[in-house]
Amino acid sequence: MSRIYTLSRPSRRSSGIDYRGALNDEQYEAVTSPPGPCLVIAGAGSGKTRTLTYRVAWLIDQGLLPSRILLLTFTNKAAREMLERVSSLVPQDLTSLWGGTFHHVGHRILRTHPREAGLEQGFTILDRDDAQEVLTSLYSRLEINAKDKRFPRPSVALEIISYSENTNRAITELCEKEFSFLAEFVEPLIRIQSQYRQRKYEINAVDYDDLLTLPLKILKQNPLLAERYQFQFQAILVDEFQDTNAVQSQFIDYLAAHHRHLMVVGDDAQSIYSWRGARFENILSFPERYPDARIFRIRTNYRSVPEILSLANMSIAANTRQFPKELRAVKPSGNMPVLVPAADPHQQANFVCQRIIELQNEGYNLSEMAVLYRAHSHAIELQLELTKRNIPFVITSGIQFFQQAHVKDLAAHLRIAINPADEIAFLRVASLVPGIGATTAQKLFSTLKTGKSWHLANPPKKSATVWVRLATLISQLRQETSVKLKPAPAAIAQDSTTQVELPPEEMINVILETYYCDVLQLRYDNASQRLEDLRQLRDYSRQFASTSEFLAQLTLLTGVELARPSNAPADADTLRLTTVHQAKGLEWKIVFLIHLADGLFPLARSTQECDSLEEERRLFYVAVTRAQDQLYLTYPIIRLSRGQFSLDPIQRKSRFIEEIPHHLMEQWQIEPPRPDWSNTTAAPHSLNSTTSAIKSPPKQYLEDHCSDPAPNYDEPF
DNA sequence: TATGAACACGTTTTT
DNA sequence: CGTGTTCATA
Repeated sequence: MSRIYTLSRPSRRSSGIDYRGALNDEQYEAVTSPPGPCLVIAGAGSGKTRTLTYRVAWLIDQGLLPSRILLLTFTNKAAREMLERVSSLVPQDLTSLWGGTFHHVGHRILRTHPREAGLEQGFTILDRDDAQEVLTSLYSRLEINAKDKRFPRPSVALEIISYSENTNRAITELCEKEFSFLAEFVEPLIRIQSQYRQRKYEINAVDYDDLLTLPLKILKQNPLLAERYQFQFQAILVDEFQDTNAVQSQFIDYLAAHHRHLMVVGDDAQSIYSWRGARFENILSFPERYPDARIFRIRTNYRSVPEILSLANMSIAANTRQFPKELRAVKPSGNMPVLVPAADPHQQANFVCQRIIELQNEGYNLSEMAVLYRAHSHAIELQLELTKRNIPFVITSGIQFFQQAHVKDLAAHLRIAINPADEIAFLRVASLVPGIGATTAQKLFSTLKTGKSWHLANPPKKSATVWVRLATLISQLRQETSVKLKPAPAAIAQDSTTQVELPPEEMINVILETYYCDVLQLRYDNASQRLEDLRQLRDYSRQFASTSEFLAQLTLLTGVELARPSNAPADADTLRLTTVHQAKGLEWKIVFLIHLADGLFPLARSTQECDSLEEERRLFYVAVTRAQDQLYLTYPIIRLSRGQFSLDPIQRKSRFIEEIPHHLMEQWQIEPPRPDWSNTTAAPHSLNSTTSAIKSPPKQYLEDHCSDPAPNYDEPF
């Protein structure tokens, strides 16, 4: 085990990093620890990423080849940032380093050995929508829910199945416990699960979960293959370990089985993904699985002022299921966190905008500020207000670029080209032909499945012309040789499955220019906009060697990352709006946390169970620890009823705020709008009155002292 | 197959 | 109240 450092000499290409000077004692210990299992508990803002990146640099400095390092992260962003930072530290080329999300790494293994997993080359990755479609088609085939309206919808069933896969727990067990409301449907759900599995093989496709479970499975079934990877990865590093689920944890353990050189980094207080199977208990059980593990704790917080940290520490202390630890501040004393009650979401948005402008005048950039919230829907009013005031912002939206119809259409064409079994993609593409609907498309597919040429299938008469165009397009994409050909080299000609594949860029070009642009014109009013999107996508595809790589990237990358080029220029000064989940790992000088009303944050559904309430509290903890200098906590007292008239529109402030001692916050009060500025008829809480508040000058708008008792909105009745 | 009317339902969080 | 889904009909 100790041998790995002697593989090559660190002498010539050493980075010359002064590790002692660049790291504090706690970090230094972890970074320079000898090979072997080790657990790093790193609190928020304690330089977790720094520790990991320096560790990678250290390993490389010790002579480890980048190709023999595996760095697992949860988001693409984290992977990219870490690799960039390592790159800037060491002279070596890092392209051979295996760094990426679990899904990417799983995909890479699967793509290398598809046969072992029962897949064909060119297999499709189903995103959530695709998976749901597969289930829907199963439903109609099984005629399960023809009668019973209460039978879980495909989306719900998918959630259970996914949870079952990720936690390694049987549906039966899940329905007994967490999903007791589904107890009566256990039998059919189990059947659906197995049918779903089988169906995915039939259409040569995998879903997100398979990207983890299948690689693990084929490694376990092929010891020789497993050894290859177990030997290859001389060092494995895992970021955000508290968010790993059962499968991921096994995956890591399995890959690390030979060298046992594994560093996992995490913070149980920041575990916020249990809803998709993450268990922060993985941290707790790590020393049990690796009795010789070294444990490091990094508690010094460089990010936030002590006032913010006190609030964070105090809040998380309310959790019972945790490993207590306090963050130590090193920053000098700064501003107190500010609590701001607002009358309603509009006033709240108003306040945020107003304050942002003031801070800008004080010299802060927009890019140094962020607005965080629990759910995307909480940001609507703010978006309106920001737009109205011309404050540029980027929103890490829940809507994925990939989920837009035209992008999915394009992807579907590509999928058919490389995976003829992809029924989901076929149905989508065929239904774009006028005159062909779900049933006809289904029929067409079953004739094509027998190996028949597209040209010989017989669609309805009125669809014939377009169908011929489509058929021609597909054979062009597949390089079917009927049209034009250079004689293929003998070696290739023998194996009919080995086709010389068109690069993705050319495929897209053909699809767009000869066929799909017409479809766009017919179906969408903003066709040119969408065509422009797709042309950009074509340019983006240039960097991928194969279409399957490109498609995988499209499915595994979040919309945010893909949408960047089409958004405002990257160097523009913009405000960031984001959910707390997506904010994890990021930091800003100034953070606004809005909609802190009980029922919204924590969400009403989470307040029933103790576990989920604690997770909400960890989410709150993550949110407040994003702030470096200033933290604003706001909540609206009434909710603008969007239809839910049965619900009480009056809201309490979040229990997470109640839990925090008063003296840890400063309370600001928004001045009610002056009567002579508002419409005479306007009610106190109406839109009109809040609109008038926009015009109020900043200093009158806000009252900066907490000496005035806040109006007591807590007992409205 | 495509359309409109009736009807239910009410928004987590993401690879 | 607005959106998405289902059902009946041309």
